[in-house]
Amino acid sequence: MTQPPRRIAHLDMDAFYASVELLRYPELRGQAVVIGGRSANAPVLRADGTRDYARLRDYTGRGVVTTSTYEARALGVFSAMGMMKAAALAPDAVLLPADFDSYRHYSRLFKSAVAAIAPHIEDRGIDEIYIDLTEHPDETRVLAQRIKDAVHDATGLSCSIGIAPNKLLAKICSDLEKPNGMTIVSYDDVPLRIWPLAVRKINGIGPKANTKLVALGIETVGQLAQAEPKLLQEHFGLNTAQWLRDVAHGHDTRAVVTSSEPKGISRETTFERDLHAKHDRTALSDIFTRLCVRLAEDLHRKRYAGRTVGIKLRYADFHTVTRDVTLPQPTADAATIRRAAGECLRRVPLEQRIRLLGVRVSALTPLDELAQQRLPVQGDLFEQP
DNA sequence: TCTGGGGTCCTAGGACCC
DNA sequence: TCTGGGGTCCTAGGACCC
Repeated sequence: MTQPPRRIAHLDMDAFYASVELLRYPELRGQAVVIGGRSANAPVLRADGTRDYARLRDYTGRGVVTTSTYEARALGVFSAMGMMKAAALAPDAVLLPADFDSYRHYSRLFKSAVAAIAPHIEDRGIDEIYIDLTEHPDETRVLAQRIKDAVHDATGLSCSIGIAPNKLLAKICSDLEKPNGMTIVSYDDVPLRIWPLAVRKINGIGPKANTKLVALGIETVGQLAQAEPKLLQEHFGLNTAQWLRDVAHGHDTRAVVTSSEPKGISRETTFERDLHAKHDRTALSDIFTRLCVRLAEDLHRKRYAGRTVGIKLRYADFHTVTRDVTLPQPTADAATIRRAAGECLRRVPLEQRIRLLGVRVSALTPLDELAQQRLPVQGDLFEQP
């Protein structure tokens, strides 16, 4: 028995962080604006009421670009690019620090506006969602426009929507007509609209897989669809090869998942300069403790405790190692986390200088569930770190 | 002009148990 | 007395995503 085709939307806010900043600073509209770096770069209000903005050329440090306006992208400045490199490309671009509280606020606004029309929503982070519209009575194009209008009414922001029979295709086509796009594709459209695209457009093919595919002469989704199964299997293994073939043909059966529990909560920080375990012992120890305290605060706020405590270390040469330990009982306590993480730290080589330190708690259980079952918790649950 | 911070999922080997 | 087969948990690393 075959299922009727589903109707899945992927909604992606256009240049979300940058667009939120433009609501606050409308005078920057039309300019190259880059979000990233620390709050030291916040605009300064002058006596005459005008604002003094930091420029990208003034930036020094190890940050990366979080988002940029389309004008900055036209200059070659994209997300995840090092800020110093971005400054070389667009020295006059306005630099603004990220304000996540504000982005979360607008995120809630746009998601509840969508939910009022179509409640079957999968959260995919702060600026995008999947929506299952299969059961919705309205005609697709009318419905998509209603959703876009509702998002704009609630936030003043534009978004792009892709609608397709599955999440894979919906995600690809939400990107095809950005910004303020609306793209609808069916299975019949796959050869004409999807096959010409670069394989990198597929969600799940990242830089590594892309490089391997291009080395095999496979650059487009269409070429991937025509590739010899044996060739893919040799280079990617059985499972990934099968997945690659499926996605190249536009096949994807994943459901829209409307609720999920977090698997782990973590805190990490990259130092302003690389630190050495011996030479910078106290500085490192203070940072380590602060990370554990903030992680414990996060756990309390989100009402979770976890049994597995882990650390992450990134050396000056960018090589990264992790260690973890599983405790007999879950914990959300800063001192207990700090102790367990300290044990992990002792199992790691510390000769090389370090650029990043992180702490993570996983194997989570909701605190309320533990209380209900009267299960023991390691450390003091009610301690305010 | 070297590469943030917060996540998820997958793989793979070893321990341990039945 | 030379060597099974499955299941689960734990640990480490890697790819990828927003």
